[in-house]
Amino acid sequence: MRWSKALIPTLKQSPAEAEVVSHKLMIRAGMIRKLASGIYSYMPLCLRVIDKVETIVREEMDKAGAQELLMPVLSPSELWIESGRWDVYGKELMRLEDRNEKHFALGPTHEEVITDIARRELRSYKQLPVCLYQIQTKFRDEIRPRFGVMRGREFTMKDAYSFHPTKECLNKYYKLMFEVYSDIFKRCGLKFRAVLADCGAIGGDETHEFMVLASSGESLVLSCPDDTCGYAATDDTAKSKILSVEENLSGELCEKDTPGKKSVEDVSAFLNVNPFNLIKTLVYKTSKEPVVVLVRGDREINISKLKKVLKDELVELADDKTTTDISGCEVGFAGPVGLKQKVKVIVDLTIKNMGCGVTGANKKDKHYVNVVPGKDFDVEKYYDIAMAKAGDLCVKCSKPLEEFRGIEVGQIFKLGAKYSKSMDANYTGEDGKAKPFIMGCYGIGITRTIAAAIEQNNDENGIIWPMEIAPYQVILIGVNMKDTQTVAICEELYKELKEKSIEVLYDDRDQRAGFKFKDADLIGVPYKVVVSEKNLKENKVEIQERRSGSRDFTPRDNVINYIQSKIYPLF
RNA sequence: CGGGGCGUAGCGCAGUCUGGUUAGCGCGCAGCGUUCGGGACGCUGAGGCCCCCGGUUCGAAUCCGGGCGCCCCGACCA
Repeated sequence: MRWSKALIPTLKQSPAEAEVVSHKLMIRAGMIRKLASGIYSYMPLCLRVIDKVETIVREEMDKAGAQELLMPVLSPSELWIESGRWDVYGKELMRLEDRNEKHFALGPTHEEVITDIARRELRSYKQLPVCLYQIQTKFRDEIRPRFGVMRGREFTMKDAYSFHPTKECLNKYYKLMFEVYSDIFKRCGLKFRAVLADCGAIGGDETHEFMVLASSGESLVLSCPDDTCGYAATDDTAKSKILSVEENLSGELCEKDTPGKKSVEDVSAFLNVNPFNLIKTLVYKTSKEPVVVLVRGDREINISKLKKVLKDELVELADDKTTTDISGCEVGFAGPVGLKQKVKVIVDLTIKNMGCGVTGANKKDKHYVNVVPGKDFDVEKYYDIAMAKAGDLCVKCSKPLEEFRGIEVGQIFKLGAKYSKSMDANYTGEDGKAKPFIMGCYGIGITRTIAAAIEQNNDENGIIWPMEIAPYQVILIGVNMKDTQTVAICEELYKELKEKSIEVLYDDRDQRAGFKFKDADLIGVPYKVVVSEKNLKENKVEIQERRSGSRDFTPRDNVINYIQSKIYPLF
């Protein structure tokens, strides 16, 4: 491609809206342009990178015996109602109506559609296992789109679904997909880590997220520092041994005035006790009646764990009215002793060894001191519903956990029979009986992977593409396009590079050299081939490496060899 | 959905508080000339529904009301 004919609208300044480096660079490099919040056009340069990543994904998926298909973006509400997710998925599901007022969803993921295909087309255990995948535009009405294509409302995703006769078969395939994913992200040049994660609205048993390590990442991961232990999990999944505290309170239960003191910080400061001596009382709404949840004052509730304990997906913090109805007083003074309404109380493990603690008294401006769990209020069972933190001890090996930030670029799930059961998708087994499919599903955010690659590969001058996903492998720059010899040699090299199937962007614009170098750095092409009058006098051409900035000079006739040795170092 | 901010040329912004020349600046764009190895310079020029609708006023980018869009923080999220 000749740059003079290419639409690569680079920018010196990045628009004010861009926060993270990948977003800024994707705009500045002319890769993306915003159409609406969280919705972007992929410009030609970006599309080349998307094609590269998709190719890697296809090659590796096909290696694992998966087959590509393409399902509709639009799916009827019936399917979602059948699986139960029409309600569970919530506002994130983009919904629309046709002219007959029939409801549809724009697919955020395709378990329902693929399960429908499976129940129609897969009949016998002899056809299993089978894995089907697609690369397609997905829609999620994100609560807050941000960071460019990192969290968009419309994005490209590879989603794969496998069908098995048994759990063992699924487990085997899950392991295979784990390897496939590792290979894919390695080929994309990413530093990543696979971590245990929460199943969320998709459901299922075991699941791993593939995290690209980046300080700008939206996900927080807790991991064991010991590589041989290897425990790592997202913050909403992580289990940990939370240290019990030494400094317990003791004494008789009594009521204290705490005027206007509602938060843990305020109450602990006012009563001159530690936050970990408080018992925090929160009210949550569920799909049925509200529940009260207790956790130690220095800890946060992990809503994912709470959902599992309650076996309910529709759990959220209650509004003020619900809270006051239950406690009988204004928000901030609720406690487990003397609640106005009798409701289920879920108590976190951190409360177990507390001795006594400070709780709200269910009266305005009052707290109880020296409340004893199990004595002053009933505890039927202790649950692990607290958020793990760095410093907590690893559940496997008891070393203190560390935390890091990551960008979730892929996730693999063991769905089990969740969808096949709810949607009545069965095959006939060897014994002639109908059995539900055991399913797995496997996603990769294609466009998010690209943003993650930029987060990990950039410097002050711009993007530094890993070779396998670079939009072009080399950029050919003529230093002075008014020099006829420079232009002649450039034209020759351009032709030769193309003949050797090397992906070359020829910057034939009549611009000053510095201008072209800056643009080349910005769009991140791994190698520059620089043709100048000066070097041509010695019959030499300069080759620069983007990542290291190193410069090398090679005879004009050796340029192709040189570049090939860099692009295909193994040969 | 709650809190905060913004909307003026393709991009980045000033002007708005305190209404009043022809609405400005930098970058970019077009033409001419000089320059030519790390985002050059000079001259000339094009480009505006000042987010939209309504109101106040002799007069509104500016004040008032309503709406829309975008960004940030929070709750939330394969």
